[in-house]
Amino acid sequence: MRANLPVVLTARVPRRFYARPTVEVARDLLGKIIVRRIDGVDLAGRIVEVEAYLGGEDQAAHSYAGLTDRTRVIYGPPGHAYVYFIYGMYYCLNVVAEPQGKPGAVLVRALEPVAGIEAMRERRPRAKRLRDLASGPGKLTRALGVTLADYGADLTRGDLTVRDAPAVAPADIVVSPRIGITKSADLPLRFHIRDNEHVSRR
DNA sequence: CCGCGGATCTTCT
DNA sequence: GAAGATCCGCGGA
Repeated sequence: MRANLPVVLTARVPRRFYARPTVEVARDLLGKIIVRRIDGVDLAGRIVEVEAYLGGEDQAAHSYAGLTDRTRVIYGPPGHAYVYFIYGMYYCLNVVAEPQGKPGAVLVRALEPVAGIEAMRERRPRAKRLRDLASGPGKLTRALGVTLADYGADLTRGDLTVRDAPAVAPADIVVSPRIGITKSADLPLRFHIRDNEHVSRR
């Protein structure tokens, strides 16, 4: 197998980026690059779809249950990974927002693959087309090899990081209700890049 | 393209 | 005991 092409690694997004209101962090994460280094290979994808899960009255948020073993990282310092296991089969990746002590997280729902695509395909052999590779929260964690071992990982350092990239123009951000939930289902907390092929539902 | 059901197990009620 | 921030393959249009 051919080695993957060189990846241009931009600066890591700094801690202060995450220590803001969850909705702001969610919108501003669009366009940023998630890089996963595995066995010396960089797998990377551009964030094209996210959802915000808030503290307070957001009944869809896992933190609505309060501080438990599962949710404690959501209450911790921002810029860390909240990973959970769902439907007996899949992992979902969130980015913790808000200052420490205040719950808030951003679910990463879809990536546009930009590097290490061959390695991602090996992890997702059933993805026929490129747009099937990471166009869903369970797909992208499988493609990047993200598991509960990444619970609490610091996204500003280590082998799972978020990298700077040009901001997406506000006019190119589409806002809609979140997907796959029943409680607090009408809040406009899903954000995706307009007309992007890699969004989970079009 | 669309809708439906099965897989599979952790977490909270 | 049931629901859940999902995905995939199948059958029909």
